Amino acid sequence: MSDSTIMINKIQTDLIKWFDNHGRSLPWRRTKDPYAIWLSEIILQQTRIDQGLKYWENFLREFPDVKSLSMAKESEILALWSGLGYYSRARNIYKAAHILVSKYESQFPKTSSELLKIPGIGPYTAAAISSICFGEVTPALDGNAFRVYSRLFAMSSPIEKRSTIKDIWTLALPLISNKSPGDSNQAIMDIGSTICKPKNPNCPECPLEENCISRRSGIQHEFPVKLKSIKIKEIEKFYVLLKRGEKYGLIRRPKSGIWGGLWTPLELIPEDWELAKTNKNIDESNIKYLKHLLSHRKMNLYFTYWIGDTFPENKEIQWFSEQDLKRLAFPAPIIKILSEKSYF
DNA sequence: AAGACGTGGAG
DNA sequence: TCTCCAAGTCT
Repeated sequence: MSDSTIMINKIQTDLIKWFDNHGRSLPWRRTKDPYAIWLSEIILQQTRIDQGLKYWENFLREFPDVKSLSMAKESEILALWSGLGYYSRARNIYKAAHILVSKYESQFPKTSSELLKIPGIGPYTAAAISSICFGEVTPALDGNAFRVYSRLFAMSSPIEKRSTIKDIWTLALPLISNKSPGDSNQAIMDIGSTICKPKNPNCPECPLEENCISRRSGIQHEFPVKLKSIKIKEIEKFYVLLKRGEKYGLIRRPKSGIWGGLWTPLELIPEDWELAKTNKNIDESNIKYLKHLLSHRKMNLYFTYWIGDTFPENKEIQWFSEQDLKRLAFPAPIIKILSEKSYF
């Protein structure tokens, strides 16, 4: 056995050992059911565990398997997803459930290359599911893993580049245990979230410390190398809540774009908002303001009631009673403003 | 391939 | 209050 093989074997066993002793205890780690794992992986995309946990429990309770999920209406899935964000994930699990039932006999494919064909499953999720559920030896590279590996290998090229990602994948592959690849991947992710954090990594606690190339030079904080900085644009949106008797008028947003498929009050373009003010259709002294941050945008949201019986011309408006609203999917800021400001 | 797509917690 | 960003994917 060569020296490098011995070292790689040691890293493998160190990782597994660390995972057994220090890995996080999470509910979806108590099962190997690919459906439950899949759901957790989709929910946790760009989402913190604290935030996603409740949703995972709700989904598993309402829809315990692929078949029950495939029988749900898209609106039901969206409503259950309401408040979690990145709603294409909800629309995609709806599509995915149908594909799994019709083309895969309700079974999850066992390889990452096959999983990749399913809507909402990208390179990370495919590798996570195949390694955890089916023992495929492949690195699952999420944000945590990229950070850990970029420090471990002191990757000087920017993390956004395709070649860098490919290099990390190749370097990471030998570190994945053939016996329990899922544990290897989850060990790396746990190290990334609890030790090898973006700021102030706790290197003395890390099982990889002695093998970490950037740590040897004390430059671990310089990785991962990133190209771009985020620039925030500001936009304004204007909403008027329509009320007719005991019913509220709402609009269903188009499937694509922000908050796709969700419900909001009527959204006015700035010109119509100004016009409505001129015509005294909105009460200027009673406009609620809410700031909402998106990944690359700052949204300034303005809300008010519509005054008068003549509503803006819009064929999309649908009317709901207060009871109906519970089954509808709303974006988080809409939920916030409607409940906190006690519109309903 | 660069930009769109949410949200709430941390510092 | 403000900035950053977390278990990514899609177009």
